[in-house]
Amino acid sequence: MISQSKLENKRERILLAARRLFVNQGFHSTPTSAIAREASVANGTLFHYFNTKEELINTLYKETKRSFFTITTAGVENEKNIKRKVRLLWYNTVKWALNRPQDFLFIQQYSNSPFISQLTQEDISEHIGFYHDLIDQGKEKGTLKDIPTDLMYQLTTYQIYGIINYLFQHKEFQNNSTYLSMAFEFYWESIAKK
Amino acid sequence: MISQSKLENKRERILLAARRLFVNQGFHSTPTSAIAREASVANGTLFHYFNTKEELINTLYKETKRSFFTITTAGVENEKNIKRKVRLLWYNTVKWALNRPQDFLFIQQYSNSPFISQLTQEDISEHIGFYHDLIDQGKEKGTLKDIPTDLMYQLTTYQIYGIINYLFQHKEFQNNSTYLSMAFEFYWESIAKK
DNA sequence: TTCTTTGTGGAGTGATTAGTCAATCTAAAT
DNA sequence: ATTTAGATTGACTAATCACTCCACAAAGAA
Repeated sequence: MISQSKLENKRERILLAARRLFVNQGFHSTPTSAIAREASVANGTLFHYFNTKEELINTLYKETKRSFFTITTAGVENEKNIKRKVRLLWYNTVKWALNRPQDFLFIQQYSNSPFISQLTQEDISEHIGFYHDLIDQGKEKGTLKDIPTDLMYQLTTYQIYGIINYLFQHKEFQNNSTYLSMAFEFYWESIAKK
Repeated sequence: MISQSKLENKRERILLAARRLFVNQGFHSTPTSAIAREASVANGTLFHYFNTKEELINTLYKETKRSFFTITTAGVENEKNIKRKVRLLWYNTVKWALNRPQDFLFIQQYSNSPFISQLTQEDISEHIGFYHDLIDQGKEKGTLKDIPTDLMYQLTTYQIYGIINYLFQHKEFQNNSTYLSMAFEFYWESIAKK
């Protein structure tokens, strides 16, 4: 029991340390030795938990992505109409990124790196259905614009990335509800049928 | 004369080879030796033109960015009204990315890497004024929505990234003018005042 | 206790890398 | 023809890295 928790503790510490360093320096210029040092763990211990550096990176990505999905979709199903669903999803996503900037930056960095393995592609398509279903619902009800589902998905995803990156640069607006509300309305108007 | 062009030729070949490899493998897993080989040039020659690998990367970024700016803003000033200006800018940008996917991917990869130096930040702000001015004009005339200029800039930039990535994945639409037109109208509606 | 499994450490290794350097080549200028 | 300056080469080096290996510790099972 105790050893079990200590164990998890080290594994967790390695993952946290890795993310911290990856975000600041990138994958390839972060040596495994630095990760071990940052996690206060011996070099060999790192390779006890992860067979290769790549496995460490992929694990980190998968766990981060799963956590993202769980947090941002929480409660969305319970909302009454499409706009409320979309709003909650939007706010959840923005808040998630603001609360865990390291996670957001890591995912963004990872998805834009040529590093991505097949594993990742599968992983992405695992969650994507949720968004597609939501968009399809909105189109059926005539609430959302009638453009191809996957195009709308892509455009809205990037638009949220845009607002998040903006808020990273303008910390003064991060807790400004008027501002966030304006940003959401801009978002909503761009996808809602007039 | 001849030697001059041969000279430029090698420098150019190194840059092209570097971009090709960077896009496929990333900066750090592309050794300078591989770049030299790909460019059919000796290892030492690479370091004759670029003092360090980092200098090579930054040069590549700056030249790509400059070319991007020149091409995409061509003719925009001559258009009569805001919508026409925005439309030309939008089409120029999309076409630029479709014609030179390597350039687009390289820029995207570079801007999302933690690699970015101060140099880059300066470089970005060099061109950014153009877009801000255009947005400000649009807001003054009441054509564009009245949201903060830099927010609108950020959101629209990301939205264009979104459509470009979409077109990369759906090659069948790349030359479909109806489709492109629809995508632009979606874009325009999201920023135009109703 | 004794055995077995699992965790932990850190020195060590072979491979790889960015960058150097001295020698040679090219071509234009005097 | 001679000189000069830059271009080009590729072998070389010092450093760094991912990963291995083996000794030892911890703790539960027998």
